[in-house]
Amino acid sequence: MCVTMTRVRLLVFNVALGALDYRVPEGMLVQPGSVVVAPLGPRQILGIAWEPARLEAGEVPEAKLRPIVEVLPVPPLPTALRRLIEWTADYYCAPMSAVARMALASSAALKGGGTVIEYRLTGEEPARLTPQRLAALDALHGEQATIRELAEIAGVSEGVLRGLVSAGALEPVAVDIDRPYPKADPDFAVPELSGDQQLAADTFSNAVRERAFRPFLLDGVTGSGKTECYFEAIAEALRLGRQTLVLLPEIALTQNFLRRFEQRFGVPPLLWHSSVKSTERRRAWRAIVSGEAQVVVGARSALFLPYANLGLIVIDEAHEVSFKQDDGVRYNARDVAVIRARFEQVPVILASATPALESLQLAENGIYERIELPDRFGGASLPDIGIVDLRHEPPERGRWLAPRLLREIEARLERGEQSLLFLNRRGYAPLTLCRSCGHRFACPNCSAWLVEHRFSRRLACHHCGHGVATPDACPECGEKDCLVACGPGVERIAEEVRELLPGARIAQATSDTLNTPERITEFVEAAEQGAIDVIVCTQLVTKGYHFPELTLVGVVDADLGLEGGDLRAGERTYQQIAQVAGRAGRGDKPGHVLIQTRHPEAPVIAALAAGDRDAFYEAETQGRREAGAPPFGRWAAIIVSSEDEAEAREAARAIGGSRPSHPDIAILGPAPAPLSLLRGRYRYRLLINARRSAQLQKVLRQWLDPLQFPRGVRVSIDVDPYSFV
DNA sequence: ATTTTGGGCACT
DNA sequence: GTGCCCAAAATT
Repeated sequence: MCVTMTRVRLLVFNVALGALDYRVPEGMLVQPGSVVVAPLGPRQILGIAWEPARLEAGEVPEAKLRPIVEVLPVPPLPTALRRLIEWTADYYCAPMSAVARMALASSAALKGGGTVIEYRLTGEEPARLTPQRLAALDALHGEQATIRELAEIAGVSEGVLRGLVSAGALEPVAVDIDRPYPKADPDFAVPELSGDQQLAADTFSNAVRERAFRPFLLDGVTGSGKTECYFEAIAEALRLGRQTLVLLPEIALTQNFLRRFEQRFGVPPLLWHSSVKSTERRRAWRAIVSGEAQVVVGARSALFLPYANLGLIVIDEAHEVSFKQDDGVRYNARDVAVIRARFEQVPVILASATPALESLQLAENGIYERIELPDRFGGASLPDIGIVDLRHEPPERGRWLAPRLLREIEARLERGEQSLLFLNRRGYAPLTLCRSCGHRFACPNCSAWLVEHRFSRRLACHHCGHGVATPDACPECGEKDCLVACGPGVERIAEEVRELLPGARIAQATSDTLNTPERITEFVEAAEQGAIDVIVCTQLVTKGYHFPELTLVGVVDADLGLEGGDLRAGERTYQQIAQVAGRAGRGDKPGHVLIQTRHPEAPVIAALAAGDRDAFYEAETQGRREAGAPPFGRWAAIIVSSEDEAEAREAARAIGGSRPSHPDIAILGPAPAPLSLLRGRYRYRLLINARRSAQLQKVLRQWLDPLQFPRGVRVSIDVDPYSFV
């Protein structure tokens, strides 16, 4: 498409401005989607050419237009992506520029090819060895990155590293940012598939060849081999020279995924997530835009990248709540991925063993094609599930594991098999108080208790990152050795196992202990080789792993997730426990699951115990229907926050005071949010419940757009909220 | 968001 | 008149 434009409407960046018109200078080629630099006041800003503009009544007159400065040397953003950005901004009531920003990712990548200078250790010792230099030399072993990134890794200032460069301990390396990636081979190692798997794989491959929008729900029990099925679809896309995007919910899963991918295709895929270093990010972005990147595996932020030739989208663990972004643009990558597939006219596969109710409903209604894998691969059986009623079989005083669960772990120890204990709570104890005066340790920035981390001897807030060293004495009354830990976290469960079953080799698997790819790999290898007897973990390790000797899963507190009245609490609990239960008995030995609970009669727990997934979904469907909750009705939240409590309250009241009246929409609040203080900001919240037929976004915009607030007040809209704090 | 402008006010 | 602070307006 070659449009000669003299006047162009730009989506401008880093501003809360909408679209601005500019003049295209003679001889400059600007196409829809071109990334350009334009003047704004005294500065130059980045913009995306959105559409040709015409001089119409009420528009800015021609004479006032300023000329575009330059067109950046990157291909224009494709039409499908521009439509996606518009759709996302509209649906989630977010500014277009904030959505578009996610497509560009790094401004450095826009400046064209070239080289960057990275540094690595030479192995030479500098003449003077200061403590900082020593720390840097220690931390940077095997690393190669820019000075900035190395400083981050080593925890020293950039100055220290520049010193090391002069001293000859660090050497510069020029790296070509556009150097090619090795090519994946679709036929590198074609696996043996079961009948069901082959059927699914063929359906997907056909859809890839058709190149039409077809959404699939790949619904298979844990261990049924969903990944192998969609790998065949990726292979087909590779053969056709088209790109695939695979979305994963957590970085912790990628190590395992990368390994399996490399085994299948001979090379690793491109990685995209927030901790990919800037150089690598830039290289990946340019490969994605040019079409050279074949398969991109990433977190939700990979969704808005400008793929040149997309042929397939896969969303693995599609039920995961972490696909919902809860800061900045509050979008759900699962839902937007389906919309992107529609705009791009490509198939999209949502894979899960425990699909979200919304996805199941779409499958029931025939909008998604449902592909089922009802059996575990290789004839392994699903674990049997038992209940420990804590009211009848309580743990000893000050303990958290019931005698029966302990005996089962002991039996596994004797047989040389593995056990896994699941508790979705990091740290040692969620609350610490003073025995003498009753003082409770709370976060100064959030309405939350500080969580004790005994291993690092700190009290930390899990919301804002505030932390203090655990004191010896109570800061309130000055009494010594009077602090009591209340409630269990994974550290405390690990301690209990250590004390009651001495000799057991215990590994804690949480984001605190497995915080680098190396540590994850190390843990997984140890677990696979049977060098660990008991794994104590949070949700970090509940999916994607295959430990053949793991035959017992203990759920320490099944009721934990049900507290708090969250709309999706039941579903989330079901998914979490079903996922972690799925770790048991994946080899040739059968698996056993014990769920500790005080509410065995709760529908979620009863359905898990009976192994009756359909019963759970039916009950949940009924409950949602009656509550007007998704997928039968829709929710939105308006969150008002300010560092000033009164200012936030006043703004929330002003919003509440101008509420529209609409037969299809109910508005609750304003009320203080459950987390009424978060990162130093006081928060008020309104909840909007709408019928599906209501034009929710339109109503929200007409309601909020005319309102004005003081400087310190932030008003954010959360459409389809997942977090109700 | 950032920068410019302009009014009000105290001070010289 | 000048300098300073703050709010409002403009940015194409």
